[in-house]
Amino acid sequence: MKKDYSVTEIKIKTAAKSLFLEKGYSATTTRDISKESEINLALLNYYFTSKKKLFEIIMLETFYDFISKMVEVYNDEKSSLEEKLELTSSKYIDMIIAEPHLPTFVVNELKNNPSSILKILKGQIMESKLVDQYNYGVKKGIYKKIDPIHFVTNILSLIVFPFISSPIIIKMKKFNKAEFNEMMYERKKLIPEWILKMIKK
Amino acid sequence: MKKDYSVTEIKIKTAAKSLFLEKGYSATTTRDISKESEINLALLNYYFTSKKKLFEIIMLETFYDFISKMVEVYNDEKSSLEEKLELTSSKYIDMIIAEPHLPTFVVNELKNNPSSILKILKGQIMESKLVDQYNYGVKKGIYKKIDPIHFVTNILSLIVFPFISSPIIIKMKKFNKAEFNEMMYERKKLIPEWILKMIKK
DNA sequence: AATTTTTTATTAAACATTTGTTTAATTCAA
DNA sequence: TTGAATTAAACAAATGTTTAATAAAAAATT
Repeated sequence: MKKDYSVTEIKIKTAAKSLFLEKGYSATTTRDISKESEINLALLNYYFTSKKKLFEIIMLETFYDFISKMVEVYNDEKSSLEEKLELTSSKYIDMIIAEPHLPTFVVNELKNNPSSILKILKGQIMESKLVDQYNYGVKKGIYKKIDPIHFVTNILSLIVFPFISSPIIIKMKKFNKAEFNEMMYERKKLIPEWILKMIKK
Repeated sequence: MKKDYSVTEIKIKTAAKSLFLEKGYSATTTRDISKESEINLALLNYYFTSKKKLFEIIMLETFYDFISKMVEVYNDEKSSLEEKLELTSSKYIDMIIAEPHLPTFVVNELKNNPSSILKILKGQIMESKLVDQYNYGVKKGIYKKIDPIHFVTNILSLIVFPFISSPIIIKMKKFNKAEFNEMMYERKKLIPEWILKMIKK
């Protein structure tokens, strides 16, 4: 189903993604994109019709990647709930360290774009193996009986929010970027422990 | 130290704040603001020199409010750590329900505006009574010895992030806005409990 | 108190850039 | 030789800001 992109199209998309992620949709101009990708301005419209269309394509792919990374782990058949927490925490933190603008971008442009993009979500998380395992723990009486939406939300909150608020954290602790990343590496271990404590009776 | 604003200035600021919060800096035009506030376009520059200056004023005030609400509770002399957690959770959730665009706005525009605005933070949180109480608990051996930055970060994460990711939550659970708010009301009680479990040995 | 002068506030119009997009010509590849 | 890819230039609309004229309010003068 995936379209075959030409070299030029890839150059445009790569540059556009980088700029959209950094500055958002409105603050990024088509001339910015043409300069960054070293292509002629007219080629943007030639290949992608409009800035808006180009943005939608990028938004969709980015959001899809963002969710897939999660869903993969959440639906793994072999691993325990504990292992899933560890894997999610670790993979997600690595992913965002590699692309720090990702969460703000997703979160930001999401609220302007509600319907089309969110189609991707369709039950993939709330009906995942991880949530099953959580519910099973509730049934067995080892986890407190609370709507699993809190469980899922808390995992993402503890992983993602620190990145979003990194300017505040960096300022409060007089961190540099490397020290901030170290803090996030620490959290790889801590978050699964915290989550388990939160759900246990 | 606070400037005395005229009726017109207040009208401009109110409209501008509402629009900046909703759409961000770049997507808000001076003509949007003049229309929303029902003032002549030229008055924006007459009173506030430029769109950028107006934005900075609003950003500063908004961020200050956002932090103050937290710091007030954090530095209360009489309350225990547990009570501070309950109060913060409750007050913050109410505040954001009343102004849902606030977190995304703060978080978003912060990364473009690092230095000037973040001056407000200066040690107010990391040297608060709450952090003292946390450190005291560590010393007494009832809390695990972990950098308090995690403690502070986790509180904010569990409170604020669900709002930021509300489109995702609403989609996953097929919530309407009221149901989402109910979920957040539930969290008022849950978050302090969770945080305590996380820090206890 | 009434009138004049000065200052401040408001307005419509204009200005210079910027921005997204299109056109028409040219180059390149099949 | 035909169709696709690329280019420079142009276009129209939008945008932040300024100007110059007018209205309203405040201060000074008679």
